[in-house]
Amino acid sequence: MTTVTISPAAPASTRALPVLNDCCAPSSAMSDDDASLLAGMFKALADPARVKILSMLLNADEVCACDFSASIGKTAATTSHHLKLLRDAGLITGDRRGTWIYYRVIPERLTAIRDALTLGQ
Amino acid sequence: MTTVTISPAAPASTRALPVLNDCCAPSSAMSDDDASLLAGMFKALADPARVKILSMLLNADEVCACDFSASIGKTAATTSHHLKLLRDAGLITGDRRGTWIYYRVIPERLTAIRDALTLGQ
DNA sequence: TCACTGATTCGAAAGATATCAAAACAAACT
DNA sequence: AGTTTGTTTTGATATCTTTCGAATCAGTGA
Repeated sequence: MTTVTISPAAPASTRALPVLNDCCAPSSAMSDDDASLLAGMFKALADPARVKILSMLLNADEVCACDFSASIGKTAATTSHHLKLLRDAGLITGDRRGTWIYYRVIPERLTAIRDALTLGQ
Repeated sequence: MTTVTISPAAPASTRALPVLNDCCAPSSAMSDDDASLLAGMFKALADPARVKILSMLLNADEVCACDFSASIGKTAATTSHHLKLLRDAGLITGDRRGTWIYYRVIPERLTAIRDALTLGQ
């Protein structure tokens, strides 16, 4: 739902390019899809519990799911919910080995976020 | 509110360090304060409108506030709300020059986020 | 098959967020 | 002063999120 409003502009003779405002040259935002994708990844990290989970995974290349609950001070149900959000965002992955499930980060996705935050393209 | 639960452990003779579970060595999360601070910055970016605003600021070193509303397809009131959240998170800054307010990113804060997402400390 | 333990899903309550219309505020110009 | 334009604040509402107890699913081993 991208709408464009037309503001009163300066006389055409005073400018070389078509502009919408007097204040500055027009600048466009990224696509809706790209913005939603990126926002989704940030949303996955927008909670202290999930930041803690990620930090544990960044410091040890593999962490047992059974470890998170005590470390972040939340119930198993809540912890599982947060792990699912991180999984759905593609930031972490877990594989079951016998009784326990071991989680690790997906480095490529973290790189994608870092790149999006880098100045000058 | 960090709680620690004690699970039945393996025989002491089979391990060198005290552990809480059978599955793996204990690993601790970052402090509540650090996690909340980081989560707050991610939360500031956890919306497509705010991601678009940031991308505009990353591609042009300065953007007039009057430009955001049309580019992200939201009313002026909503746009102002999003700009405030980004300002409160310390990610952007705006200064009034006459009629218009010009916004720019605060590069140091973006660097802080990138660093937090970097593997191996 | 049954019990046990780890992990996930379901359902509900409390809290936070996004959105916009309307009102208020701020600077510039008449 | 009064008007115009850009920006923010104030409600109000609809939606999303967090959280946990209870129920369920998934392996292990008696």
